[in-house]
Order: sequence, then structure tokens, then C-alpha cells
Amino acid sequence: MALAYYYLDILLHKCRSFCQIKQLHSHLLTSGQLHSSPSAAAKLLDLCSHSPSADLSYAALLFRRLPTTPSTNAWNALVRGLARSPNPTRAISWFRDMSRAPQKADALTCSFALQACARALAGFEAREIHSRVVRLGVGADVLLMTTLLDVYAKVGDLECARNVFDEMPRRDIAAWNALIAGLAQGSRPGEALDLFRRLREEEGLRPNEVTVLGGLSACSQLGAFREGEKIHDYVMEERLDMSVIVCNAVIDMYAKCGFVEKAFGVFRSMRCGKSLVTWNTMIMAFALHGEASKALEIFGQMREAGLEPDAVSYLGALCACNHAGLVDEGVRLFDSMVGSCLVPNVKHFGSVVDLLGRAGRVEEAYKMISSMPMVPDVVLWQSLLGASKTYGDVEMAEIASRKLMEMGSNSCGDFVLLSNVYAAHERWDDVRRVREAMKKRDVKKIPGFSYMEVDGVIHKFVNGDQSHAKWREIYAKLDEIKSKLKSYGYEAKTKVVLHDIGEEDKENALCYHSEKLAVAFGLISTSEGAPIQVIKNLRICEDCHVVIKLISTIFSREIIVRDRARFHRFKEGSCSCKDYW
DNA sequence: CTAGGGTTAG
Repeated sequence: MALAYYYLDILLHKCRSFCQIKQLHSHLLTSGQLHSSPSAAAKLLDLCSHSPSADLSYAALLFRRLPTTPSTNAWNALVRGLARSPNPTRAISWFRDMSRAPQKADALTCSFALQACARALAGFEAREIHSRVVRLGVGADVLLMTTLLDVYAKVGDLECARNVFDEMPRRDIAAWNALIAGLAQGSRPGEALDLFRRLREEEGLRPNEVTVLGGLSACSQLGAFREGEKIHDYVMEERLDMSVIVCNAVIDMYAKCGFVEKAFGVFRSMRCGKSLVTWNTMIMAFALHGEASKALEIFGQMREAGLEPDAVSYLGALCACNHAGLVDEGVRLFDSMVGSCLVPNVKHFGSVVDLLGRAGRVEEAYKMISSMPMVPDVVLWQSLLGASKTYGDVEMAEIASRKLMEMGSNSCGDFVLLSNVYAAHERWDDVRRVREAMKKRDVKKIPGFSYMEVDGVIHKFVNGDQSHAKWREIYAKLDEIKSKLKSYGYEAKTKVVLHDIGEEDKENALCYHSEKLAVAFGLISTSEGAPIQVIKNLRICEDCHVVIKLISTIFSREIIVRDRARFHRFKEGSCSCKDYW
């Protein structure tokens, strides 16, 4: 007996196991419904490829043996299933096959295929589908264009993402969200924040949960505290704080803007339940600020709250130990992680290696790297090289550098470190050799830059920057600082600069580091006694660390610098990192 | 014949 459509629908939803799907399949087959009703076939395919008990190879088999020409719906069922499977590229090849089939793809087929591209980070294929979308005449579909925009953003082509956005006939909140999130995740937080403001001021759209996540992420990256606080106010007004995801982003934002106490305040007074991510965010927040004991306290409390720490929790705790130099505690944590059946990844090993290395236990660090079950990444060898430099271990430095060279590293810092090790032992021939190797390879130097916010405006500085409107005043301030520093017995640490330039030039290269420019700008553009906040993309350099400590005394200012790894809070001549970083 | 598609924290 043929099943009525609605009855089939109910049955399909009731299938709990693959066996039941097969029963239904055989019924449709024997009753002839698979022949007579293409929609029934499509439904069945949908179930095979998309339910919790999906079996994609069964679905593909079913598809190939379909008694009638597969309908667009049948194709869609399969492409959707494949797009969400562990191997999404198969959806793309099915989509290609479809262009040679009698049934035309529709907006949904394209949407599923694009989702596959997003998951597989397949930019080339996305372009191919984009042109297909245009030829099919579905280029005005807002939902489809949002998916397309998102794919371009995820594969890193933000220009294309922006073009798609600009050409959309109509943009709803999700379209804005996709671009804001894309820019925020693509390290263009300034543009993300601009869009966030424009959407409110110009379009009259109301930011939703997703919008504020993008905005908060941008603020975290920029250290844009005032903007972040405004978004937090909006979150409270609109009761978006019922979402744990939003609360987590707020906590992260305050922590990364330097206000770990505010982050903790939000953590404590959350109206919704805390998730594992909430705890992990708070652990990381304290770690970032060098507050190891508080990080470890939270780590302990999550167990009391009935949550088992996961690998990320351990990473946060290890990071806290790392920033405070708690070697034994860190090693103990690592062991207990392994004991609780969690699998450490490269980052966990990296943390412990760094911890051991900086405590001078270079040999143990090396043993740790050698015993790792996975391939050690560049970061691990770099931290071993760093430790070897600190403790003057030439042999270990050579081992680490050799590995780095083998891995094709051409980062300036690696060469500089090795050269410094040789220089410390007055092995000038070796120093020369390293320099020559540097010249031969096209050594890359990641440009350092710093952000500083004044009255809601973000000012960005690069090393030796003269593009700021007030650059003359800034440089004058730095010269004033330089002369004052001399009386404090300061001498520039020119060893960290490796160029074939004279001593005085070396001093200047150091003198105009982006973080110094930002701090000087802070001194001239904020009121006396107000704290100065700076965000830097790289690790703070040794010389800047010394100089900023002195500046905090001379000008009686608290200066907070967030570098790539952590916060440094300079006050009355000392730093919260206790010179250990 | 029906519906199915977009943006989301550590």
C-alpha cells in the first residue's frame, strides 16, 4: 500500500536506527512508491544522508539506483549530507557532477555546496560556484549571498567578501554579521568595529547576539575598552546576557582590554549558567595577567561546580604557571592531565617546554621535545632556542637552530638569537656565518605595531613611524625621555638589534619601537596621572621593557602593555611580570 | 504537492 505523503513524513521522523530506514526503503521499493513518487525518494535520501543515523555511502548507492531521473531535491539531499560530513569536499564534486545532469541546481544546492567550501576552506571552488550562482540567476538571494560572503571571509579573501556585501540588493542583520565576524576573525578588527558602528548609526538595524559577538571580538583584539564597554551596556539593555556565549565574549573582552577584575565581575554575576568555555575563559584571563594563583583557584573551583576540566582548561592553567614561573606546579599539572586521560596537544607540550627552558632546565626541555608523540612545531624549537640563549647553551642553540632551518624558518628572530649566543661567547666567525645565511635567505621580519586608544579613537604605530599627525611632538617627547633616562643610568640594549649599522643608529632603531611611540603619545595626549594602555602585536622587547619601567617612575604613570603573550603592568619602576616573560 | 539554506565565545 502506498503511503500518504504526510504519513511518510511522520514515519521518516520516527526512524531511530538505520535498520528502520532500511525497512522503510524496502517498503517504498515493494509498493512501487520509489518509482511513482520522486518526492518520496528525495525524502528517503534526505533521511539517509542527514539524520543522526545517516549513512552517506548508502545514500549515494540509493541515489545511483534511483529508478527515475534524480530530482533537484534528491541532489540537494545528498549535497547537503556530504557538505556536513567529515569530508565536505565530496559535496563539491557532486555539485560539479550535477552541472552535467539534466536537473538544474537551485539556490539551495549552491548554498550547500558553498557550506562545503567554507568547511574545506576551498576558495578556488567557491569562486567556481559563485559564477554558477550568477549563471543560474540566483545572485539576488540574500541568504545565498550571505553564505557566499561568509565563504570568502573564511578562506581569507576579505576583498571578495566585501564586494559580495556591497553588491547585495538588500542587507539584513545576518549579512552584516557575516561581514563583521569575517573581518574580526581575519585580523581586521578596526574595519569590523567601523561596520558595527555604521550598522547602528546608519542602517537602523538592531545588533543581535551574533552581532555583539563580532563587535566584542574586534574590541578584544584592539584593546578598545570604551567601545567594548558600550557594547556591554547594550548587551545588558537588550538582555543579550541571557546567552552564555555573549557573556563569555564580554569576559574575554574585558580581560584582553586589561581589566581582569571587570572580567571577573561579569563572571561572578552571570544570570545564565556557566559553560565549560566560561570557566576556561576566566582561567585564561587570569593567566594573561600573570595572576597564577587566581587562575589555579578557578581551575580548582570548576571541579567543585561539577565540571571536568578539558584540554583547554589545562592549557590555561599551564599558561598561568608559565607566566609566573611555577615550574613544578606546571609539570605536576601536565602529569595529572595525562593521568586523567586527556591527550596533550602541541600547545601543552609547548607550554611545558617553555616552562622548563626558562627555568634553565634546558636538557629536560629537549628531552620533552624528543619524546613527543607528534611532530614538534616551530614554536617549540624557538622556545628551546630562546632558553639556550638565556642560559648560554651553545650546543643546544645549535640543535634548535638546525631544526628551525630544516623546517624552513626564515624568521629574523631565530637568526638573531643564534647570533647572540655566538656573540656572547665571542665566536665572531660564527656570528658572521649566521649573518651571511640571513642575507642569503630572504629573512622575514614581522612588522611590529602598537595600538593606543584615546577618547575612543584607535591610534596605530609601527616602528619608526612618522605618519601620525603629531609625530613631531611624539619624537620630541621620546628625546626628552631619552635624556632623562641617562640620569637613571640607562644604556640602550643594542644587542637585540642586528643590522649592519652603527651604534648610534642601533640606539635609534630601538628608540622608536612602536610601543615606545605609543607610550610617548599616551604621555602627551592623556591627562596627568591617567593610566596608559598599549596593545602590541609582538612580544615586548627587552629594551622597551626597561625603558617603560623607568617611564612609569619618572612620569608617575601606570602603563599597561598587552603584548602577544600577556599583560605587563608597569608601576613605580617595576612590572607585574616581575621581569619574567 | 510539501521543506530544506545564512551570521555565533575559550
